[in-house]
Amino acid sequence: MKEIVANARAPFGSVYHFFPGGKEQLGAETVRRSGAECGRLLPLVLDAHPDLVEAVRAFFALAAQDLVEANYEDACPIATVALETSSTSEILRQACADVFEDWIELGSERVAAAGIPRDAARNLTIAMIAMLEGAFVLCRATRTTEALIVSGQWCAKMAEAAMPASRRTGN
Amino acid sequence: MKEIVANARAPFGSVYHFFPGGKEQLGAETVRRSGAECGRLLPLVLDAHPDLVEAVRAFFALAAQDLVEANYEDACPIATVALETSSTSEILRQACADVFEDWIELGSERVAAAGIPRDAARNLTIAMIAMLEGAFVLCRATRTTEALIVSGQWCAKMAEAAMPASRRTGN
DNA sequence: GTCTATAGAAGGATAGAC
DNA sequence: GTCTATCCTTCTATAGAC
Repeated sequence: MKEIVANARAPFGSVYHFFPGGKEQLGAETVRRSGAECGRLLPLVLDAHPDLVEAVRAFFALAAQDLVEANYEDACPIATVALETSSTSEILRQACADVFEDWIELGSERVAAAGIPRDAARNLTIAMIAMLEGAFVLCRATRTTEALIVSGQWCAKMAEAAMPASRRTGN
Repeated sequence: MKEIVANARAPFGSVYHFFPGGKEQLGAETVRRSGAECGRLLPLVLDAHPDLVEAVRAFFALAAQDLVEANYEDACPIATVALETSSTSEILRQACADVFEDWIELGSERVAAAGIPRDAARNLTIAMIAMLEGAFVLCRATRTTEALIVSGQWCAKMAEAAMPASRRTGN
């Protein structure tokens, strides 16, 4: 907390003026805010690639590139908090859960727009988010991008398989 | 540390007698030990199901069941440590990396035994571990098993797709 | 070689001056 | 309503008695 306040060049007491709930409230709001920020990345990448399979490939490639550029220090800002706090703080757990549900909803919409039925779209999106999050864990631990590369390839295949035959481009 | 020592009914100083490296060393050895323990679960489940696709299904179903029984409090003992410490402790990061590499190697052997070429076996195993780890993150945050269920279905499909046509059982 | 008692730092939170 | 100074707790680690 002291580090955060110093970094913000604010007096220490201000934290408790603006965040009466203290550390937990500040954490929860940070999760929601950075979660929404990450969520905005999704349409950004997807809209640049009209083909869903290409978009998935691009997304994982970008994730791998960002991870290396961040020296393997920053990946998903939510996952760490989710694992650390889900059993000890209902407020923080709920914030993480809401962010994940938003991402699933956001992704599902785009996936469905590619011609995949609503339920299948949700399932595909959940699987891709799970694979992305898990790959981040493996990559940060090993300091390699192998898991992200491999995961991207599989997710592209999954997207391909979920597409209705009529809309496949053969990527 | 105090909690651990108290739980072990040991005097506090003993920690630093047996683990001169303090918290970091104790953590690293815990990661390696519980990682190996989890690793032993893999052959246990896989050997009970001679068909790889069935084994994958069983593994995810078991993971979901265990998670619910643990009230969503315990999932993977390595992932949390990996995310929390990879940027701040080289010793702990390396311990997590070694565990993950062991799991990949262990899994690859079994997958390869189902008739999948060595490289494809490694890629499939990495993808499945990533999806499992990511699903744990989502499930613990949402306190639902949806992500694990969905991930299990996709991993079964992935295993199916990776099998040589001659060995497919049509599961 | 085992353990107790405590050091020394960092943690989060608050009281009360302005 | 803003901020400073400080409180109390908790943390990891160690010194030194036995």
